[in-house]
Amino acid sequence: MLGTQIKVPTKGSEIQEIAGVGPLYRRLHDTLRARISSGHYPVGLLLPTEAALCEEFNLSRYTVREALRQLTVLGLIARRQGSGSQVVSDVTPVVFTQSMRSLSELFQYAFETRFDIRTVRRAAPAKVLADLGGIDRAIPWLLFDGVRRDRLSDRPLAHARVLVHAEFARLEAEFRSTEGPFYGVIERHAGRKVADVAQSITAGPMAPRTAKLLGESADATAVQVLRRYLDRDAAVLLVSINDHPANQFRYEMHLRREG
Amino acid sequence: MLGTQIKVPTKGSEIQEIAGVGPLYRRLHDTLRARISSGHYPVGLLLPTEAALCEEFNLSRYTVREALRQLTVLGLIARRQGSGSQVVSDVTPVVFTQSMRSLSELFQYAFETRFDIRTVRRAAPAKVLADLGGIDRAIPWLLFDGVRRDRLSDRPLAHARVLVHAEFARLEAEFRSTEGPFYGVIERHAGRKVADVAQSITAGPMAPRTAKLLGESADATAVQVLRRYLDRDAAVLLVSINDHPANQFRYEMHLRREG
DNA sequence: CAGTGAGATTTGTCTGGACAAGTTTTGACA
DNA sequence: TGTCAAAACTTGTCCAGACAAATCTCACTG
Repeated sequence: MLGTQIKVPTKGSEIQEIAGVGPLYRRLHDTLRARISSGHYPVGLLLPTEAALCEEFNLSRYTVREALRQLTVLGLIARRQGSGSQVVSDVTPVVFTQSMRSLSELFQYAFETRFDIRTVRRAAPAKVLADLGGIDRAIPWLLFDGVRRDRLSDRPLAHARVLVHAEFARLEAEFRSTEGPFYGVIERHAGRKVADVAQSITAGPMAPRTAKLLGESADATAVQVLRRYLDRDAAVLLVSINDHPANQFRYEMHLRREG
Repeated sequence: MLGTQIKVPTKGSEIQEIAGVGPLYRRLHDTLRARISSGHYPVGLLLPTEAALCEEFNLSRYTVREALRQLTVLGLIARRQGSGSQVVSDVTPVVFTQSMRSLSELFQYAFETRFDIRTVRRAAPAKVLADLGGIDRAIPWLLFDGVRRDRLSDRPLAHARVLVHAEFARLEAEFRSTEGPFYGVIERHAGRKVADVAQSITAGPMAPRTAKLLGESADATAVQVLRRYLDRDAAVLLVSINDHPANQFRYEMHLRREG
């Protein structure tokens, strides 16, 4: 196949327990992902075959395939019929790199950063926002304005604004104190689920106020990541706007063959 | 469920043939996607249930679910256990919006645009490129430099550079004349398959030469989309660099709950 | 009319299986 | 040693089924 390619040895005869809670395929995905990150399955080499994984973890082929599919979507492995599943990347985080592909990654991102809230006020959404749809300008939304910082280093990452729909204004205290994502507050306290996040990335001159907040020069460039959190009726529950300094921002993702 | 929600009526008693070639699930996905685009399944309403689709198209539930999963990944529908599959978007193209999620979408994009090649020469890749990995600077790559234009309006969209690995330099004529993506030339004429595209988006000041090419002012901002096309051994087959005027560029995608 | 619980409905998870398609390995032969 | 075909291996497609979990509907009660 790949010249000197050697298949990573597996303990095929030992049944591995799958730790954690939630669907089996996700837990297997987590296990395999951890093994990739730790170098147990080195980049460039093959994962165990589906059959071997079925045996090792005593799971059906469907479950194994679903776990592998998720690793594929994440860009960690590439699968080839007749060949096997090759590790093409391990999750090596770059400086500040965004690569959101799913809601759960947004969830994780919120925990890795801190929203330093500076002001909270009622505000009508800008017209440009309303034109995106699902946003009623007639009622004032709750606007949180501040700086999103790296949780470890406290370095400013972005000028962050979050507009929360007025029906959740009563949750202001919870928004202020949450360590996780705002949408999590809505889901926990208001019983509204986020079904979809529409994300848009644009670039342009950085606003003077943003430059001042982030310690950037007056002629800096900003990359704006705008996210609308939609519920199942496509109603917008909240909007987040993050302006990042362009010189510290890159957005990466892997494109895959479909399927 | 959704208040006055009405399920779209289906002809459950008529078996529909699935047109096209390729896997059944993809063809069903194409059929359903066309129905969504045409308004047959309006945004906000429900698709037929899995069971109804199985009956209508005489397919297994697995096949139907796979087709629906793909629609979900595309952001066209949202699925809810116990509820059904709701159309949340139809494919309404915005101005110039990039939203590449897979290789096949890159394929389509190449057909919707035209690469106006200005110069072709041998060049060593920039160090910054080589540092991304998989790129051998010791040998000169074939550099195509030009403008990517909208195929219909001929409007300039981006300053485009494509670096092709030296082993494909013999295909220069094919690259010049292809209507499709460069990677398609490699796949057809050199038997090398693209397994992965690593994409990175950054923003910054636009280079003077790019500004001149695109008719932009000297202080314009550029959004750079850099793509490395990797084969299954993670060797870089080609690199494309597109510098877009920031004021005409947005990158959109939908983030989903995993699964 | 509003609230509650049971039953029906719908999607999600997971098992087993079969066959197809693509890749790799092996063995035979020149 | 190189080439080619067959066999073995591995993933892809697709079927059938069962049970769980979430949602919706309907009937009953206060």
